[in-house]
Amino acid sequence: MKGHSHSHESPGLPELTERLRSKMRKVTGPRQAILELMRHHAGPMSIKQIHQGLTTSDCDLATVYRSMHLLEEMGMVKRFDLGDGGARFELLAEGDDGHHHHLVCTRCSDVVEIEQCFPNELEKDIATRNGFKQVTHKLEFFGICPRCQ
Amino acid sequence: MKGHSHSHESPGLPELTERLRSKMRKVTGPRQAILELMRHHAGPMSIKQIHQGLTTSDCDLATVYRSMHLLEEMGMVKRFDLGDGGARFELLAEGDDGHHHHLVCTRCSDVVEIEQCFPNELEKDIATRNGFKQVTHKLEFFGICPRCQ
DNA sequence: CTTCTTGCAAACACTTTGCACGATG
DNA sequence: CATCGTGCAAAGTGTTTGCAAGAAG
Repeated sequence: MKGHSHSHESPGLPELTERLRSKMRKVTGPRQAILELMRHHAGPMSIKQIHQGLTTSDCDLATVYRSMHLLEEMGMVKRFDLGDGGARFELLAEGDDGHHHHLVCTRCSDVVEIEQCFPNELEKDIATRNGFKQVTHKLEFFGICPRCQ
Repeated sequence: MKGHSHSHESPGLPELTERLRSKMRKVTGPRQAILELMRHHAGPMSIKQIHQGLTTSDCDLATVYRSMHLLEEMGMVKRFDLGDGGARFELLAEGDDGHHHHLVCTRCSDVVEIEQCFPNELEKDIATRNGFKQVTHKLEFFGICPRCQ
């Protein structure tokens, strides 16, 4: 087994609902369904994917949006912006801040998770040179995947 | 005077309109006004900024959108996505592909142009490891600027 | 005079919000 | 049973498009 530093062993559903309860959030049908769905899906999911992925789509679109906000705020999912207008979300393991990047095929939209990150010293350099504090970055790669070439 | 490798000597208006004419595009009032406005503005501009910046806003919003598409397609401006939902544009000098990044203050939205870029060897490494071709990246930095700290 | 552009209004995609009903703790 | 969450419908952004009138070449 190669690298894959993080994720890909999704947390169990009981653990996830426990995280909700511990922060005084109610464990409802839609929330369980969304978590269960994301547990079984590798890679970032769009709101539409999530909504349609819910069996018999038994949850309003607005509720999906509200749930994703809640989960993001609680640090249970991470939001990504892959450049098309539309957020993506990935489920996070407890304690994981989810900072990583993606390589997106511009033809078929296939997404690969990337382990490389922007070099830390370079980022520090950028921060100090410009007098900024608490500097982070958003970074995504785009190209043409093997199958689409 | 420090580094500032590119831009910041904006092309003259005649040169810009000539670029339009050379590609059989008409030199109209709105287009001239937009180019003239961008010539005098450093850093990325939002559509709203551009629209409002036009004197007596003598140009429809839809025309601004259409013009920015045209200019982008012609390689005269570059589109940036700074993470809030709303495109930004920078005027390009002839031949400049405009690839660079920004450091954005998360408090006041002030934008600094950054000369550092994602290391090329690392990007090539990412490309070959995943079998992708024509790989590029989008990269923006966020932090708190000196004045806002 | 032909073709490209514009203004206007309508349409779109994505996301947020008000409110009364319903479910959870 | 108090509070929080949901569905529904309406409203908000940012952006695109159809169409007839107008301007550039």
